[in-house]
Amino acid sequence: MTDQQLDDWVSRLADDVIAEAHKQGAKVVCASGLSPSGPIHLGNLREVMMPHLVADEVKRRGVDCEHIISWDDFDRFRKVPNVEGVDAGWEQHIGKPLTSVPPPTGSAHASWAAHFRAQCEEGLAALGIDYRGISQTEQYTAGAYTEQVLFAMAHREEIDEVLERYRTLPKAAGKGGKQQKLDADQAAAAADAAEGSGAAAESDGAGSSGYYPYRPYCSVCDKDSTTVTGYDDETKQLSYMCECGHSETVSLREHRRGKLAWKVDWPMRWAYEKVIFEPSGVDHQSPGSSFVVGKDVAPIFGWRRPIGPMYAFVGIRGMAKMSSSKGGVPVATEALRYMEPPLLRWLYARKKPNQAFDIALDTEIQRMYDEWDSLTRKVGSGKAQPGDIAAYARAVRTAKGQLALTPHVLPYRSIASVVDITTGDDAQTQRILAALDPERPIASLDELQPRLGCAGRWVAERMDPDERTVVRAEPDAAVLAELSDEQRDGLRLLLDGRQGQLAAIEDGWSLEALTHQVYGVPKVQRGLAADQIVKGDKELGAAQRKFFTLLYTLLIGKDTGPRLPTLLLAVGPQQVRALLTP
RNA sequence: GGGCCCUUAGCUCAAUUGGCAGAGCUGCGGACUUUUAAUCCGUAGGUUGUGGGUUCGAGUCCCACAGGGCCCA
Repeated sequence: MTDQQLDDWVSRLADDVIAEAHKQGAKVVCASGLSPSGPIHLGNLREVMMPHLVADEVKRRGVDCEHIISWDDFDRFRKVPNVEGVDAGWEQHIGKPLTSVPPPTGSAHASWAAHFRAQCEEGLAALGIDYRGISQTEQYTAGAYTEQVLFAMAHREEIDEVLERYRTLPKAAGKGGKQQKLDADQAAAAADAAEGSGAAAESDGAGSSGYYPYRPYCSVCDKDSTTVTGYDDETKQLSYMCECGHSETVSLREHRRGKLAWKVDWPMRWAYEKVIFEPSGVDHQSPGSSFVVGKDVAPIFGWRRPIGPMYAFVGIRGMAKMSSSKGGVPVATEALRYMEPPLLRWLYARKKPNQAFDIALDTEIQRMYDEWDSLTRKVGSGKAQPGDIAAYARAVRTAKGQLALTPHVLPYRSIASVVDITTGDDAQTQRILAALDPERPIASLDELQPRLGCAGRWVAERMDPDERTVVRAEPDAAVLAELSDEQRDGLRLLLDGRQGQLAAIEDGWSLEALTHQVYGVPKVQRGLAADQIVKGDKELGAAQRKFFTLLYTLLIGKDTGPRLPTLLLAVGPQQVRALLTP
């Protein structure tokens, strides 16, 4: 397949990005910034997917391009999130850099940041995302930004003036410019924001003893509860005191454990990495936020604020019971338990950035898979719309190559239903699934991977328990005792057949034969031949429905369920006899 | 109090620079020996949140309002 020009939002952004890079005489650099302060969930994944998709499009066009991911692991540990293996004991680490906080109990990683970064990177690898990761801890502690830090300190008044403009903006814009008293809601929101995650809420470095854009981590307690008390522009000596009682004077030229305030740090890195494209969440787009302020801070560092479209949040469907106890939104690797990587890529590629969307992990996942299969067919037959073609192409391959797809496509819905009844028994599953597509029967379950595994895990972990099929272990004696003569006769017919009319059920133990058997019973009971073709007979239809309901009740204790031939096949002849013998 | 985004069929969403409002799912009808939680075909479904304005022409642009989401010292 030759590379055709794809036509979608990614392509249009790529146009802009390439033009901007050309104007600046620079290579295309697309950036993501992630703070490993906890699980990096599917909402945060948009921060990676957007630059990835744009960078990938740029590369497809043969233009030199790099996608970098800044791991903001030198940020302070703000809040103990509700995740497994973590308790209130972690509160003692609040204020330390994320790389100095111990990982959750049981983790194989060296630090909090390393743990969540690794978890995220596993997902990124599966999704085929090609990037260069940059640890801010490594950068700062290696002195990579020393010149920039000294520069920021030298220009602190200029920076402060810029920040001050935005600090006062809300007041100036308000009617009459009067300062409003915070009402209860706002106070609560403000307190939340101060505690909450997200760099958007971080302080900009303003303090009572003058403005300093640099904040050291204390060399004794390793926390950022420090206040800069003085700075000598000549000697670059910086003095600070910490709430823990420690105070000292250090040479900023050599000092490594400290970082620029977020609203200065971000623009500094745009300049340092020559970033052309970096999107951000809606929280960064409000007045006075880092992205807005960055427009005027970046030029101080000799760079322009990158093209940075805002993206809306990603929600999750089907989060009701399971995860509220576990706490939090799923991460990519969790979603990838139930859907193949191209599917997840597709969800992000097909939505324009400003559209919020939900990722379905409940029953809706089946519909999503149906849509995907139908898209695949449409693209294959050349009948797809440009937007569909583009989203599909971005989902299944990157500039580096094709992603793995399930070789033999059977509907996810069907696979899930079959796995549900066979409870994962491979031999049964294969037998039924082979019968499902008689034109091209599967030779082995491997042909259905990885989709089969996804559907299996979905049934086991996510399927609504009410919809699950549980075959009765014991016959329903109460129902069997109350059978009418007609029902009793129907069950005998089904199991043993009748001379010259129906065979015994074991005689044809296949989907086809069982279909014949279950539909044949009501016909024989009404004096028709089992193989007689009957059309539009309402009475017969009603009788069939009633008979089926009886079978469902006796087999699985519900009045409806998976198609009977499939169900019978999975239940097996002995158990069928045990449950249905009147 | 302020900022940004959103509102199109029952549901989820499309609609290139303003040019006859379309899909999928659901529903309904039909086919496959089949009124089942697997397949296919057909079909219905709308005052594009409300009210104004610009225009030959508005889902699309402008203003106001209502409702929803995110955010702000």
